Amino acid sequence: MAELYIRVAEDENEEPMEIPSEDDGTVLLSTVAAQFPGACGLRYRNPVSQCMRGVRLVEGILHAPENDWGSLVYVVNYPKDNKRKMDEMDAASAVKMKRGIEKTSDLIILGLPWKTSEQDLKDYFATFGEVIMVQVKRDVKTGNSKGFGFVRFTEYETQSKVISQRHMIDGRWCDCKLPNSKVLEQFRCPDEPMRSRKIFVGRCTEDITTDELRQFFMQYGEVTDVFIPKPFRAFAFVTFADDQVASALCGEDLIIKGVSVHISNAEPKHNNSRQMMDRGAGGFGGQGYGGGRGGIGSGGSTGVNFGGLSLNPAMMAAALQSSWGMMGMLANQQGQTNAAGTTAAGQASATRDQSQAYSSSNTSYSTPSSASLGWAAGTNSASSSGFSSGFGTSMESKSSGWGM
DNA sequence: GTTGAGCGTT
Repeated sequence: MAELYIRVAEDENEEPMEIPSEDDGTVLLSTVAAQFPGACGLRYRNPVSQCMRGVRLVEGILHAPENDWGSLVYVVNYPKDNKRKMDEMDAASAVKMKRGIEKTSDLIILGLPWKTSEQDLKDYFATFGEVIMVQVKRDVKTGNSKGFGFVRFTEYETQSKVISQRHMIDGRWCDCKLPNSKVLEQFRCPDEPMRSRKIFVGRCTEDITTDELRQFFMQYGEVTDVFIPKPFRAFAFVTFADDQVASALCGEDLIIKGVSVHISNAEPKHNNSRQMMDRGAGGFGGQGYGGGRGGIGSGGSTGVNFGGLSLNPAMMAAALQSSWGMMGMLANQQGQTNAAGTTAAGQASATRDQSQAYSSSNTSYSTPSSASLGWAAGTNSASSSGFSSGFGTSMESKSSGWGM
């Protein structure tokens, strides 16, 4: 294809600059950003509707509308424009927003047959909705499946449906749930900005290059540095010009070249769970659940405070062990209505009841060690500390399982 | 070549 240039300007009325396209007719966002630093995308005025239209951007690559850039003038989008358009919403609100009910996340699939391949998973889960990522975890040496994997859907409704039932895959019953890593993460305090402009990109594969990372992350804001440790260690660091961008990305699972990478703070030392707890659960207050402010950690002791309901590390651990996971305790999920019109709490209840039907009678949530961790006290304090009815319902429906 | 509760990266 002959070398092609498209016309790009900062504003519709500004004089456009010609920007070269690639051989396949696409335009790299990095090419645009080379002339317009900080650019995160392009838009143009649709001659028919007279409305502004966004140009498709996939992993740092801009695609021509209708496969032809034509002679239109494309206008540069900047991240800051988006922020302004978000009404009065500040960056902290945006972070909270992204924790909303519509966020999908990777789901762990437990109990897979050894023979099940990624293609098998894709074929199976595609019957529920659009799948954007599947993985089968394998032994690096033998390549054998470890019997579990991950799946990610486009739609939150699909995710809810998949979590709510068991799955017969290649002749075995499998469970899909939020991975523990994801559940624990809900304790991150969205109000507390990270000072760092650097993010940690975990679960990288070796074929993801520095350039590709830069291309990809440019869509969120100006990237000032990308670092991949050598030899390969399955992670990378990306630094943005704006720490708000870094902060907003933390906790996200992003798909780069089909790989689900995980974004987190660039400088946590080990001891993750403790660190997260010490940061408190202020996010719950920020999201409108309960009146409690700040974690217990801020007062010198350890643990997490859900609007008066305190959770010590042992209880956290118990929650992680139980088949309820943190879900049963997280006000974060309560009261949110899904497509079926049931609450997340009710849905969790249904899941648990199902699992009881096929699991052994002595599952972890009813072991003496769990029951002795003071849940009764927690339940009582919940009713007198401003918890909404949704959470109370959740606790009640759970009580039988906890031997109360 | 085996297995069957778990948990992906610092």
